[in-house]
Amino acid sequence: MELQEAKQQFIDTWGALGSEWGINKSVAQVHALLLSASNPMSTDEIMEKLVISRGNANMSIRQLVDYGIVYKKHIAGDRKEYFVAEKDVLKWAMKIAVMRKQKELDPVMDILKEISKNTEKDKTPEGKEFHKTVKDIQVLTDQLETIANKLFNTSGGDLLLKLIKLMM
Amino acid sequence: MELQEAKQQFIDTWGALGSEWGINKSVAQVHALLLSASNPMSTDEIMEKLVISRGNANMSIRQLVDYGIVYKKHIAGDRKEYFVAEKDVLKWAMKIAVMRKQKELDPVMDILKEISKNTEKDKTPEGKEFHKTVKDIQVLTDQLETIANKLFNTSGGDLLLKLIKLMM
DNA sequence: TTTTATTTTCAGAAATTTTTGAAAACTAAA
DNA sequence: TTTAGTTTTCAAAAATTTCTGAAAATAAAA
Repeated sequence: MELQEAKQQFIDTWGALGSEWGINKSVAQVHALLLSASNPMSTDEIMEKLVISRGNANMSIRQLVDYGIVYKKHIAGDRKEYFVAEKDVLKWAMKIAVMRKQKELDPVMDILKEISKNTEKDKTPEGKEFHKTVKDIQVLTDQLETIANKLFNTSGGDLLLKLIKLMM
Repeated sequence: MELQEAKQQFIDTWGALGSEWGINKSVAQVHALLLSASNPMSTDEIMEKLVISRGNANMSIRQLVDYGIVYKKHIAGDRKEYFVAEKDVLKWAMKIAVMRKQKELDPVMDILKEISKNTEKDKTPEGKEFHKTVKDIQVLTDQLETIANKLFNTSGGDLLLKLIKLMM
């Protein structure tokens, strides 16, 4: 397989996966393109490679920069801005996970907590059953969150490996 | 807060969360409705409560049944089919996770594996760098999968708690 | 069998999301 | 300044996804 062909497949696959998980296809493709690039790329190069409009390219890049998984890179004597992807997989995977948790999961958990509180005093069988359902979701989420925090907030890159051995 | 109001908020919140994560809003709402119901519900009741069409209700229910997180329930002397949600949170959360992994993640990982193999022999700096990027994603994914399998394939419901203590 | 209740299907409509592209807003050099 | 290169914005168009509703299929009762 030709290298360029392999890179293209990586970009396409990544874009499709993003779509299925609620990440814009263009955003995922720009990310994949920068991940597979050896050099910083300008907006024009990204537009050309992915065959997308300037507006789309600009917005997608900005989102990735906001996520903190793509960096701006200044090249001396050039007025254009260039972009580079964070290549440390654990680093960017963590950032995406933390960002989505904060933005999408945390508000939901807050509401569930509120619902749980507001149904706590309901003594009807129906009320008690519903309260338990909501409470159970909360407890499981809290536990998973605790585990995720442990995994992520420890700096060591081989934490996962250690954990796997620990669990054997 | 009125119990019915709390349930409605649960349904709305769950539907919105689903949308953000690539799960159809109606599907997520039907799931939430059944989770919050004390009794089995018929298609007509679901249509009425969520104000959705018969086609939509039917398809959403079927998808949940296919996922294995909603069960059909026969009521003697009644021709209608009724539906109940799996109430054990760990059970349904696991089923959703396993299903999405198989359907959406595994095929992507297979392709990445193939890309990785096909770029292995490329000795150019560009080829080596790209190969490493893909390989790194694979390794991290494999590690996370191993951990998830350990968490999920052990039957004990308090495994998470044990693990949390273990990691302290 | 025929009738009646219920479920499933799916083409088209509606809603939502994504993308475009050109104008406006910047920014740095001349 | 003014000019030229670059980035940002956003209304409208396009693409995609979701939903509807009525007809077809299925299944149980008469």
